[in-house]
Amino acid sequence: MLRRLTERSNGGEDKRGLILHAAVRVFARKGFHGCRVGDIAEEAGVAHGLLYHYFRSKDEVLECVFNETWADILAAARMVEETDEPARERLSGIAKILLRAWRRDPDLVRVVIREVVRSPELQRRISEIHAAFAAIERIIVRGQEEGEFRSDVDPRLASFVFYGALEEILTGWVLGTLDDGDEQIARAEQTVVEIVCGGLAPDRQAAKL
Amino acid sequence: MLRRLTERSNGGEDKRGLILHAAVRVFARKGFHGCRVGDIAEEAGVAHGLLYHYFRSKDEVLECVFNETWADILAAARMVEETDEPARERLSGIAKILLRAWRRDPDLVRVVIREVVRSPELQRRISEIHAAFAAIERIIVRGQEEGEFRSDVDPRLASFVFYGALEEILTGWVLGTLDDGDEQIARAEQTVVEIVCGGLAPDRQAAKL
Amino acid sequence: MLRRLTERSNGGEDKRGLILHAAVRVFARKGFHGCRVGDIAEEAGVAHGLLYHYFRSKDEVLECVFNETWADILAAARMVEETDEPARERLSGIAKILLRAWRRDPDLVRVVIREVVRSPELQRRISEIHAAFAAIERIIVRGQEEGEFRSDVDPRLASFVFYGALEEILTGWVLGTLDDGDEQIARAEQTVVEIVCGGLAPDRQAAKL
Amino acid sequence: MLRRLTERSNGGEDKRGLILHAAVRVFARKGFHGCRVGDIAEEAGVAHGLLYHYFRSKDEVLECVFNETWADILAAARMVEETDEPARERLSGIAKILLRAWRRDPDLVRVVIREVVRSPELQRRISEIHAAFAAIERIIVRGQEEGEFRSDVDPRLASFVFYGALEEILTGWVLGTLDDGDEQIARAEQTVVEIVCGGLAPDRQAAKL
DNA sequence: AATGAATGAGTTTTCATTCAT
DNA sequence: TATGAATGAAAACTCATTCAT
Repeated sequence: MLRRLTERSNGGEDKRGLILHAAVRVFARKGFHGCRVGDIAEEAGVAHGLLYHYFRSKDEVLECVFNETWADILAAARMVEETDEPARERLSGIAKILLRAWRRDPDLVRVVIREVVRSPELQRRISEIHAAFAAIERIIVRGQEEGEFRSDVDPRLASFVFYGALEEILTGWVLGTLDDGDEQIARAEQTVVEIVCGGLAPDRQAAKL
Repeated sequence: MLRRLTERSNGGEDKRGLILHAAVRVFARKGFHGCRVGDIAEEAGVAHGLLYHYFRSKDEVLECVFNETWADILAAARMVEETDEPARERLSGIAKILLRAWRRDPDLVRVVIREVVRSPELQRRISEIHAAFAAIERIIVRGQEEGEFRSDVDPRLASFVFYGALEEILTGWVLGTLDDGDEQIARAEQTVVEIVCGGLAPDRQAAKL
Repeated sequence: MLRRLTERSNGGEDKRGLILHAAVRVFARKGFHGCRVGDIAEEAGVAHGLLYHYFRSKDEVLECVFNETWADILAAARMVEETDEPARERLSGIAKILLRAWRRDPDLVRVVIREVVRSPELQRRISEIHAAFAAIERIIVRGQEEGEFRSDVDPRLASFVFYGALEEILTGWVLGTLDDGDEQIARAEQTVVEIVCGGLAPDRQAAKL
Repeated sequence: MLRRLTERSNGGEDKRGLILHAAVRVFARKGFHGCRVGDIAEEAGVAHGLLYHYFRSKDEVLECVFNETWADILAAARMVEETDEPARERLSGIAKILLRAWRRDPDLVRVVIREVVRSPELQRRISEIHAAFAAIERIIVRGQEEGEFRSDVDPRLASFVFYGALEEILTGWVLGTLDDGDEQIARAEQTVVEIVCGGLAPDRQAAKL
């Protein structure tokens, strides 16, 4: 229903999708707690009662925004994971997916970053978030097994470094503290991969780590 | 008043501090929007009316939590910045400050991470938040100038990678998805510094970045 | 349309009857105010919109339940009234009609007792409800005139005693606080008639009433 | 808190009692489902929010009206039960208590009769209602044991007859279908006792019951 | 006749904030 | 300082009813 982060928009738009999109825009503008159900309905051009035809509550709307978004991201990440390219290329693929989502639908990323990812209320449902971490971790582990990455680094921690770097850059764009021109986006991708994969490269005298 | 993240607690505890501490615990447990003023007062063992003697509003309580916390972090970061140690050591110092705050007061970190850093309402505070980024960036720039780090990487982006990695690890501890034993904390510090400084090291044939 | 309280069900069942029956079951289970129009429709297996083809409103459904029920009761009561049997036999006939309705359709009785008879909104129907009282009162008056009952008792009050006794027993069955086996039903009939007619018997030294 | 049905009003009136009394008046006038929380607050002359300081919900207000009322009735009934007067006198005492409550506080009786006694929602809490029945039944049983009443009548059914007669008369007054002048009230008491005790008298040839 | 999406007035409830004591 | 009763704006949510299909 949602304009997919990873694919193109699906022209035809039913009411449920209309509401979900409106919600994304409104959440992005005013925040989840800063808007009323009526704001979403107004943005969607429907009566607020209709929202309850499609969703059980305001909370459920946010949850759906997340579910029907992250699933796409995850699927894309899995596809990248299964490639047989070098680990560096696969991490680069993951970075592309996450960072380019910003150019495709900034409001959506804004909402996921600000409202969902750290929400204490939604933490339960979000084991799925960590599936993304798992994918990154698996890529790193395989990179270590195949000698592309040094083995003396905890792959779990490394996945947090990689994912955290990406999320922070998205946050910078969301909050407006980091340039987000097309060129900047491409450069951000390269930089993250360069730094993290550089740091994981094996041919170094690995200090006393 | 708050138990400082960077220093020790100041034994005597006045009512204002009592309320502020209680707020941190309650915000950590239920989130800012998920708790009532009465919850904070109850946790502090005072009547909720008293809260309004010390703070203008519930919002102001959160703001104070942030102010009286982040100021410490910032001061500590500035001290590290002005050292004459190698850039790597200085980044390591920053990592220590942020990550060890977790061991000192997890609830406080939880609140800053979840409620303040990404709050749409507190965007005015962002400049202060990002003073920390500036410190990191300056360390990197100096590292580049002094030949310790490669120069073909945007230092601003690099500071996001470093800070994002640290914040993600804190988040992992906050959400319980990452081990936070004493040993793990020490290792996390090392790993982040190792990866990021490794990735920034100049003696590499720097690909085509 | 409703399964008559006093006669047998009319085999074939149109949609209107389907809805009316469903309403009786739902009202009995959750109360008029405790159910939604959609509950009735669901119980009837139709879309809730259809309800508005047959009834002007939810209120009208309840009113129809009453009308098409009480009319039967009343007609039966009138028939009994016009008999030439002794007053005691005629009261016994009334008791039979009311109490046996319970065995025939408990839900319907439940609804009439709980939702209609005492409803503040349906007070206009009270005249019809109390036509039943009038019938009972007339029987008693005639009993007094013919010497079967003592004359120093207000027949109107006596009719309240008689009707109240019956309704309370029905209520006991409705609420499950009184046994309602077939045998109990027959015995209840006898007991009410016995007590009330006994109390109305003239051959007593009538105290100082 | 409530103006007791069985005792005099307690001059001094706290806010909770104010609200409870206002609720009784409003429920009596418009019915529980026909009034809004705001109506109660307005009648009490307080802000509607205050209602939630003293009660958890609108439902709880009704429940309290009942609890803090019926307890009194029950206590009074128990006192009567323990007397050593003849059973007839004791039943007469019960009748007095119930019927005179009407003169003392008609609104309260109206509410209890219309909203509480038959409410499907409140049935759970109301095992207490039946404590009244039990008291009546015990009086009758003792009357039978002591030869004052005939023994071939089920005392449980007889208690329903007695209580039902009283409730129906109250209902008549509530609905305005029965005169309720002072004289009528006294006469109603006598009539109910006369009929029921007359019907229960042993010196009759008891038919084939 | 039949459906169920759509409407929106109406209601309960919450809760930050005030203020008399 | 300290309390907690009192306020009332604000919001989520319900649900009877309408209506295009």
